[in-house]
Amino acid sequence: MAAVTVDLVLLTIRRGALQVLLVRRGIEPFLGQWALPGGFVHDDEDLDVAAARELREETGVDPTAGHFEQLATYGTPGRDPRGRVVTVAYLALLPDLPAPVAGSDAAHAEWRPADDPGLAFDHDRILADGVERARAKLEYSPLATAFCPPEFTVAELRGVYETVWRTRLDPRNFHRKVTTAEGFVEPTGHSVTRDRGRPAQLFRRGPATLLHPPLLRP
Amino acid sequence: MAAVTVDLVLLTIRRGALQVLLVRRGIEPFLGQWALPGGFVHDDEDLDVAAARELREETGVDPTAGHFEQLATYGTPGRDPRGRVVTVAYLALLPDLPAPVAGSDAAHAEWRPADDPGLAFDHDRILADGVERARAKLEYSPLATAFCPPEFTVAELRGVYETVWRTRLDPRNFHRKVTTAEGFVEPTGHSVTRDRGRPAQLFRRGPATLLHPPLLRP
DNA sequence: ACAAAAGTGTTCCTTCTACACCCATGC
DNA sequence: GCATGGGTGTAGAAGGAACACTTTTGT
Repeated sequence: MAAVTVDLVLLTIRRGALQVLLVRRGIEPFLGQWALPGGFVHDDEDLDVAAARELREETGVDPTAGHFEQLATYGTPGRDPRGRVVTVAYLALLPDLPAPVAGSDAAHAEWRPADDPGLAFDHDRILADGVERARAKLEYSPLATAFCPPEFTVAELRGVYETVWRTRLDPRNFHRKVTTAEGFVEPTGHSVTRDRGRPAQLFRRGPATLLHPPLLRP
Repeated sequence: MAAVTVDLVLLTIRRGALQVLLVRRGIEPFLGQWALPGGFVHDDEDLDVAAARELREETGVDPTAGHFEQLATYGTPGRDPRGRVVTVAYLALLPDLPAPVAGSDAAHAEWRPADDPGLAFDHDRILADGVERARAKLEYSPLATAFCPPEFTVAELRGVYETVWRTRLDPRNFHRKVTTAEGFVEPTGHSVTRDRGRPAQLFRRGPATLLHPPLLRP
């Protein structure tokens, strides 16, 4: 027998950086350290449901806003000094939320850079696995749109790839690739001026779930 | 609190078909039905270690012979009528073993076609997830070699792809692709005549862990 | 000799890459 | 006007698909 928890790797892009939602621990062990949000799975509750509930409780976010999937399960004996705890980690990719941590349980939740180590428990490793999963998934799936608001420009979508992959992509080739890939994005017909320069068309997510051919990391 | 188990999706290729190792249940519930092998995680045991131990116990196989990874975790309330059981599923890709189920706990373990439904618990779904993971991984990793013995021919490796993907691949283009992809396979210098026809060179796995560019499903 | 499987060469076509160039706006 | 970002065209390189053809064995 073991306690079963869910931990959440909530990723978003804020101020041009990949960020993760962390909470500051208010009790021992690891008092005062940053940790992934999470909590116990209820007796009559499915794992996905528990993760979605925690997401709502910790962030006030609708889980359907972005993308949500099981990441992996961690159960090394001793990973929690209080006893045997097996945690099922979930990964969510979310748009930069207008009211990020509103009405939250954890009043001390905060978006932090995703590459800072020093988290409680084995959360450094869980976070690293989540970031790596996100990097890989952008190649074969249209999930980059999960980081964007419902309507977005091609430049904003390119910014997602550049931030997550830590590379620069050619704006011209990226535009062609994304707009010609079947079902990746759909034009809304509207356009908007973000900075200076020519107004950009707005797009929304398309129906595709896979990218054929993929968009490979340089 | 919940009971934590590991379940194993052990895949191999036998007689030209993708097969999975199943055990016939000797106790209720699901008495007499086929199920994935598995068992309880010990109190002081890591999840990976428990899975590797079950693999040895059920099959007598060295886990390093093929490939081994965590698949996903399943914890729907009621998936086991005896109580709350959360199971961490592992996926292994194994060569066709000379002595498949020797010295095994489960004397009734047997290789069965991987596409037959009717398993106990939610094992149909776990198996389907494992097969889909295997299909996807062959595209961008060199893991097809995990289904092969230490030395193998290009035709045997092609047979792995054809069986797992349920397609035909052009032998000539496949040969070129595999032998020129950096680190996928290495020539041993030996050759062997399998059927009729010109003898084939033997290869062993190369050091690569990713395929660049990938080998996409047709 | 013939069948069968292994392996090479070649041609065509799609996709990637790099970059020249035009477009539409704010200032 | 000019700077700035949005978007199109195009030439060359790289990789994939189709298939003719040669090599090396068993029978």
